[in-house]
Amino acid sequence: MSQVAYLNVGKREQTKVANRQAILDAAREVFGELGYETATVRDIIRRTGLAAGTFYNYYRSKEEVFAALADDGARRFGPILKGLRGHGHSFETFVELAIGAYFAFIADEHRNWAARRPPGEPHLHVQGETPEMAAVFAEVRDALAEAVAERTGPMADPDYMAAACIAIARDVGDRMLERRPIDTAGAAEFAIAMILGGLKGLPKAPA
Amino acid sequence: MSQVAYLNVGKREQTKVANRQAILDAAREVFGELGYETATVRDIIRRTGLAAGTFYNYYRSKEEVFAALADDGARRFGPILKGLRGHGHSFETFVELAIGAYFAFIADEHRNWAARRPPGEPHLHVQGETPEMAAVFAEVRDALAEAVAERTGPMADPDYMAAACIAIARDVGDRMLERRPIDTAGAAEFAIAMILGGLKGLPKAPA
Amino acid sequence: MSQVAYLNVGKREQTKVANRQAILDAAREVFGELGYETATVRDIIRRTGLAAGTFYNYYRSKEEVFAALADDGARRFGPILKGLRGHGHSFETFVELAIGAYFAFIADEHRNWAARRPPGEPHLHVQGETPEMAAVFAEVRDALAEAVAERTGPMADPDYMAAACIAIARDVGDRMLERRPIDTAGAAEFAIAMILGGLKGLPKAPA
Amino acid sequence: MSQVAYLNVGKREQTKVANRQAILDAAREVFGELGYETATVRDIIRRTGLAAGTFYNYYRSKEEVFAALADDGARRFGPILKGLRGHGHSFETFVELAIGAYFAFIADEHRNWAARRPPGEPHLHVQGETPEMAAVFAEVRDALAEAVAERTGPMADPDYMAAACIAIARDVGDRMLERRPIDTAGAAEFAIAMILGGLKGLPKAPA
DNA sequence: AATGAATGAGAGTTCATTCAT
DNA sequence: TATGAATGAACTCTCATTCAT
Repeated sequence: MSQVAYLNVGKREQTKVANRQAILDAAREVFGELGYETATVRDIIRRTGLAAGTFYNYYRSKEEVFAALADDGARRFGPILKGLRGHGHSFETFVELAIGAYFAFIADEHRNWAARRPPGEPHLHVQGETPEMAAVFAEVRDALAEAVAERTGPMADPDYMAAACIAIARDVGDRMLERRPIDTAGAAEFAIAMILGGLKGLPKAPA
Repeated sequence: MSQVAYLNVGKREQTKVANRQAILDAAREVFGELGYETATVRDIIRRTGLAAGTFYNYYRSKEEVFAALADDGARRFGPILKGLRGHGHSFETFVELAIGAYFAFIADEHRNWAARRPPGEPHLHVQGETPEMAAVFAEVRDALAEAVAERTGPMADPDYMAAACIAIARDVGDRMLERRPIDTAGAAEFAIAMILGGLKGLPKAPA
Repeated sequence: MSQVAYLNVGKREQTKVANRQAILDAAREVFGELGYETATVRDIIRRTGLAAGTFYNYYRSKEEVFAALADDGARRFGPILKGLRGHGHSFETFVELAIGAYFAFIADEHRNWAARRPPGEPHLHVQGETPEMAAVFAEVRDALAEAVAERTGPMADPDYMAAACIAIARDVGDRMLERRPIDTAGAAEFAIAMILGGLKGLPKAPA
Repeated sequence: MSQVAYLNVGKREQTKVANRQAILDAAREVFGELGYETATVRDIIRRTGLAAGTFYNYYRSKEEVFAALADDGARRFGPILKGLRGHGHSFETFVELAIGAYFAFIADEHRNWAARRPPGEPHLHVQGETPEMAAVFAEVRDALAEAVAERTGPMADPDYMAAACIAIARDVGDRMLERRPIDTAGAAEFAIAMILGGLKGLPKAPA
């Protein structure tokens, strides 16, 4: 009908895209606030203003929308990390760039993250439960394993190393996000120093 | 009721203590196996052989029994950590002893931990979900903050430092528990090296 | 506590039995009125006045309560039929007694049957959907197969024969139950004549 | 809209007819495979390739399309039966021809019938659930009632007689369709013998 | 204090039907 | 008229919690 059909995506198409995004956004918020287990599909759709059944026009289950979010996170952070690999960076430089990128990434993501925890829930250090976080783990581990394999880094157990680096980045990142103002540079600097040099590499107390 | 109540703890008392402990033990197992969210009060009481209602004579909710477990963990690990403080240890020695104690502790606790994860659940790095773990975090943080305050340690942000150290210990500990055989000494050695010296403090790749 | 505990089943026990029976009765009515597919667990429990969850204290699913009803029917009609077998009755006598027993049985059961059909549903001849009916089919078939095997009856295909006999008994029984007054003797007489002698065995129209 | 609407049924008309038939065909298949209750409107439209909403341009509900199918069946089988009436056939001949026609009819219809039943469902004798079957019942009953009225048949209750004859034809027909190969002639022969002569009219076991 | 059946809110999910396009 | 996404009531079933015994 329309003479510009090739350009006109149509209102229906627009709402579809918008709804899909609305569900994704709501899911990100809800998972962040409540955690995967506690979050319900109803929590998600309630936040979109859509009807209960509409959720299932887009995602087949709670698990599927979670997976979609993880994909989304991986899609956006993964390339950043991949871009750092194999460019002849020294190991230190690679860690600096990666951590910097990570902290910038989570700061940017932060508006979608958990700030508030529900009152009844015991306060656990259940960090990393956001789907984006889950997705980046594999990337970081791979990058570190590669560095080890290429002998550009230390020769310790790559799985332990990846676990330790990710753990530092994640938990320091979490603390960073809880503070006001959010000091990305300071947190990244600390995390880099800690990852590369440990406690002994941190600035000493003056004699 | 009892005519010798003034001396006799009585069968009732014994039962009360035994039941309370039975619930606590069952809860530890169940939280370890299923995680806090997935675990149900029914799972816990089923394992005790007690009746459903009896649970509520001892704990008002799932949350409360979780808190009780956390207290229990703190009660047992806390003194170990406290025993290390203020004994004139150098900062390095303190970290070594604390990490060693921690890895021994979790290895000992391990039989109560998660081996199996529910099948449908996305595999996340939801470390530290056992209540004992939750409890030791505060202790570790306090010890580190104290070391900073006493100027025996580095002068960085104590909250970040505690977060980083705990994160390393926890995540490396998790990996350790997933391996067979469980190599407490090796994992502790890695964690200590990483905490104190970072990646650069780890053994280098041979030239 | 009670001095007559050996006699006293206790109020709890009474309500349990009463509730189980209430659910069974409600299920019989609901299956009769709506059919197995249309009937919902909610329809059943709504009729008992119990809470939704209570149903699941007694039966694990709609299917299980259906099976329990079928067992109930089989338990009551099965012995009647079995009592007729192997007693040296002639084949005719066996059929007469069996059909007589069947019509008496369904007339007795009738107060639990469908009288009303929901308005929206297309009126189909979906007879035999009550669980008791489902249960007796197997019995009747076995009895007929046995008669064939023992050469006391005709030598046609036993499965077809059973199907035909059951079909007649069931459908004529259904019509009988729809009439007022319910004429068990007349219907049984017709069914017996039809089963044994077919249309040609029925009373002829006077010349 | 069309300038030649006065002569041309038009694409729209053709589409309308074709769609209506497509829905009818799909519904026949689906009802046959799943049964009336289990079948959903979505099952039907999915099979047509049409959009969900289009269904409601042709039929107001699942019930209505079912009724339309019944009409369709009656429209095709009814004339066959009517053609047999009032042609001076003897009663036996009439039964033979009618049953023969019926068995040929259902064998022909068979590709649209139930072969598969959903797994969880209790196995019931829910014969006659196809709409065509529902429709022919009335015809058969009328034919038999007429035979009685004309005194060409037995003088028993016509409603009971019709019920019995239909029941035999239907259930034996169902069994026939479950066997491989489908033996229309054998089943029809059995049904005719059973309807006319009952069990005693069937071939005797050899002495 | 122990029991365990009853409760009912709420979980995920389905589906007949509506209605803007 | 065809479309197909949106709707929301209703479904089966779970489970923390209560309370009569």
